[in-house]
Formats: sequence, structure tokens, C-alpha cells
Amino acid sequence: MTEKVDLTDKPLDLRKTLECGQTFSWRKNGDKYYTVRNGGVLKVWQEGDELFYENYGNEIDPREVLRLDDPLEEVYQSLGKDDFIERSVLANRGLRIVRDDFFSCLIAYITSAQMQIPRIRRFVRDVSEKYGKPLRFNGEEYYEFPKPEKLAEVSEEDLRDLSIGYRAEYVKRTSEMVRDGTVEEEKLRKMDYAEARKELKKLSGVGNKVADCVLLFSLDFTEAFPVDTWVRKVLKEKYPELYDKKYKKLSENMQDYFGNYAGYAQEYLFYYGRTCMDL
DNA sequence: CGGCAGGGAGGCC
DNA sequence: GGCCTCCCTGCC
Repeated sequence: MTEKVDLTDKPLDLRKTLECGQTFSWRKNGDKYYTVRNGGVLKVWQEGDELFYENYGNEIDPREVLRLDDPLEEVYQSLGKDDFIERSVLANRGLRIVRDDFFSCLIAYITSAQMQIPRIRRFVRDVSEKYGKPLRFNGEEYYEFPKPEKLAEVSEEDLRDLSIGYRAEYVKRTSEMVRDGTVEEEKLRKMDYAEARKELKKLSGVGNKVADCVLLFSLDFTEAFPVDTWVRKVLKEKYPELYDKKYKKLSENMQDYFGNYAGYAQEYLFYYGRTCMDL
């Protein structure tokens, strides 16, 4: 059954949200997008001010996974510190932060080190099809991202067969640590930002950047400000007075500048860097 | 074919 | 704590 969400007071640009490069949990099929998690499939598509969706298996609420209840107008107000961010926001109105599944987000970002986006997507697809739980609806086969218990059992060699090179070791070790409860999602959610990031960095293959991405895209820390090479270039050029070559200092400067929704600012600057800037 | 890509680990000071 | 080198693989 097709259902819909009225978007008149919830601006959304579905395509930019799912294609800007922040998430590896969604796939495209024609003009529709779908995600598979927790025994369910959610299919969504947008027509103007309406978001249509279909659910198979366990229910997944699009309002939740697309963060449709984030007060975007309020966010924009709080970010409007200068002309440049105002223009970036205006040009990409409706671009939202996603709320992805913790473990799949974590593993995808661990493999993202020194990789390009299409390769990361390919890995997520391959690892899901090979080790994830298959779900069948309407004669179509869908695959969930494998659980930590499952992925921890896969040998490093078999992980390497998915063309992730030296990252295979990180994926295996981190899967084991999550399986064993060395780091727990629910505990992370109760910590403050600095504490949660420190905790995440205990995991193999997780440094400042990966930790910030996981905090922002799956654990609701909207103040996280991940700095990747794209964002770094934009910041160097557009915010030279806040720029610092050290990751931690730079990220903190931007958090101090943009406030509690700094992650949203990061998303708009990232999008600008990848699409509008000739760098 | 050399160089580099959405970083991180491990070794060194 | 800062700096340096290496790391698989794919693609230009």
C-alpha cells in the first residue's frame, strides 16, 4: 500500500539528500529509492510537496530515517552567520541529514578511507548480498546489511575478496568489538559528543573523521562536523580565519562558529564543494 | 604506468 | 602531542 507524507512545512530534496554522498544505506531504482534494515524494506519517491512511500516487512518510518521532524527553518536561522553559508543553504534547500543504521554506517565509513564513493557503494552492496539476510517481497530479492555477529565470523581473506584491501582487518576487528559489546550503540547515545567520539575511536579503523560521520549520520549528534578533503578545501578558501590544518582544531572551530546544528552546515558546504566549486 | 583517492595505524621524536 | 610512512585497489 502506498502512503504519503505532506511536505509543505517540511522542506525536502530527496534526491540531494540521498545522492549527495552522506549515506551508503540507500539504493536507487528508477526514480525511487529504497533502504533495507531490521527485516523491512522502505521505498520512497518524491513528487513536489509530497513524499510517497511503501513498506514491506517490518515497518520503517520515512519521517524517522529521513529526519523529517528536524526543524529545518530553525536550523537555517541558526546557521545564517554569513553570506556564503546563506547562499549554500538557499541553493540546496531541503537537503537533510539522514538517520542511518549504526552498524552499517560504521562499517561503510571505515571502508571509506582513501576510497571513492562508487567503490564504497559497491562494497556495501556486495557485502550485503554475500553475507546479509535475504528478504523476498513481490518476487524481488533484497539484502540487509550483515549484523556484527555475522560479519565478525567472516575471515579477513574473504573480506579482502570484496576489494577493500587493508581495510578488511579493520572491518573484522570492529565487527568483533561491536559483537562483544566493547562499544555499544545505546551507551553512545547517552554520552555527550566528546565522550561518544572518544569511545568510537576505540574501534579499529575509526579516527576523528570516521567517528564524526557515524555520530552525525547515525547517532543524532547534529553538532558533529566531519572534515573530509572536500570540506577542507571549501573551508580553506571560504573561512581562512577559522581554518586550521589540524583536524580536531578545525572541526572545533566550525562547531563553535555554527553551533548545535553544525553538522547541517557541514552538509551544505560539502555539497557545495562537490558540485559548485572548481577545485 | 605513476600517482592519487571521502583516513587511519603504528612508529618515531 | 605532532610528524612521517605505509597501506589495497581501481581508475585516470
